[in-house]
Amino acid sequence: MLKLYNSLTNTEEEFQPLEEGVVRFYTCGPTVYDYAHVGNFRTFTFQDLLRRYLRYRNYRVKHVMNITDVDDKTIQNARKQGVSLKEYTAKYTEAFLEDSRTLRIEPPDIMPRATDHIPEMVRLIRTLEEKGFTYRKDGSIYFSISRFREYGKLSKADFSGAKSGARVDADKYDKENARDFVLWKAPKEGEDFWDTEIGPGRPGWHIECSAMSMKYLGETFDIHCGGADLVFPHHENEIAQSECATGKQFVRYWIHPEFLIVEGEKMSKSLGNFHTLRDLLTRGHSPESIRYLLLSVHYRKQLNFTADGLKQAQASIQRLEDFLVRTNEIAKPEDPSEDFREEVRKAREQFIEAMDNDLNTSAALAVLFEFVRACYQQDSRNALTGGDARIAAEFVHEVDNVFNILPPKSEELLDAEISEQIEARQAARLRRDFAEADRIRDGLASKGIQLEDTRDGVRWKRIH
RNA sequence: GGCGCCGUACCCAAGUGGCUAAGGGAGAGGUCUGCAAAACCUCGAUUCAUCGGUUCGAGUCCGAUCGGCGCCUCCA
Repeated sequence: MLKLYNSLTNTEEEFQPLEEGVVRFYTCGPTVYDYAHVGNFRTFTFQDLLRRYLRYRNYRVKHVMNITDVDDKTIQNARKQGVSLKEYTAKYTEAFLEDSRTLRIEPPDIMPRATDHIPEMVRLIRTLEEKGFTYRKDGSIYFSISRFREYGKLSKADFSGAKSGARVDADKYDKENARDFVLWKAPKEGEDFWDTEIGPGRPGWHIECSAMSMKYLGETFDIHCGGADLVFPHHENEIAQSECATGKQFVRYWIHPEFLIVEGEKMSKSLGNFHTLRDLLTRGHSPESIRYLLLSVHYRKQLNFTADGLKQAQASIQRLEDFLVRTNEIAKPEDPSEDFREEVRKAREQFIEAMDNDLNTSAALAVLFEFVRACYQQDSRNALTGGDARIAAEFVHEVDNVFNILPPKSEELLDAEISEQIEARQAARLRRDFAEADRIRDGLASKGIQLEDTRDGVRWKRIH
């Protein structure tokens, strides 16, 4: 039974979707004003893992992720560059999708853009107006939190006494309560706006997620996931808008991955430790090592993202790859032994137990590595049969369907030139011309091809 | 100030009161090898920031102290 930590109740709960076998899943996507950074991708990579694991557990997943393509930053940046909002956000949306592909994050089933859903937002705001949860000021429409008794239930904050806060500059906001938030913003000189039945303007940040999630997933859906910083105010406000409009529970399980820090410090532009995915790739880190590092630490724990961590992640992946090379070497289509079949069954059980426990990825990976070592031990006693090796490799791939950390199968066939060289080296070794043999080996190494002389012949692999 | 998280070996990290404190990296020994590299095997915490307490039993629960961090600003 899958258990997830629900930040609405601050407890681990057994996951039971509203509809048997189907998970309605919404994730807060990027605001496309710049390239996404590793911190963003920790969250997106986790969401990908959750989605894959739900599927592994035989759920059908309907995943919706929004693209925020209108807000202060996108508008400002587009103006600065003198391009249209659409043109500007299209560029970063494309970059985001490309980066996601690099990290092997599956695209959502539906990826709605905020600007394509203005009518839905307007309708939602109208409903809130009709029900008396809003007020207007200078062409903007605000949500009044004092009219929603449960406001603060997600962030566990008590706003009942919070009048116009002393610490907040009340003149800056024409609001009845400093915590009230804007649903619809009056147009500003020279900024994009929409002419609608509730007046000209553009949507506030929070309303898009409410409108789009409910449009595609229904008024109540199963999982809503987003970075820890979104708990307040973003998700708190989504709850307020949605539940006041429908009178129903909005989301059943709220999942919030923690932030990451970089080399022990908060990631920020001023500290110069702000990494986009592109930066990291330029520095020679593999997408797999980044993905591995991001997934290897439990999602609710702060993750310290370091160059050393990436190196260690790469080494861990290498161990798994080497294992697959070995098992492929001896795998045969024959039946595995009954004992070994039992080994795999046990490993699978432990893997599921770890993942069911609120996605304990560290423990799940430990299960995988323990399994690998046990296989090697058996192999070193010459007790791993061809059939055993075959299902061992299958199990590793099964786990990797969830984690997706093993590099895609590279072309198994060597370039003719390379295999020629390997043969030439073998010939040189046979006539004991080791100088020549070593020269060829070094030549291949410089091309990233590493040779391993084993009892069964020469094996090669690409090194990263 | 309010809410919350964390401190486990050289590094990363699991551990949700009870067999000998997972796993990975690094390191040390060994196997293999023309040599080397790689790979594989073996070995690494009498101890869980500190101090008290609860308990038959605590890394795990409670309290205090020290240290690190996050959110409370339209930052994932």
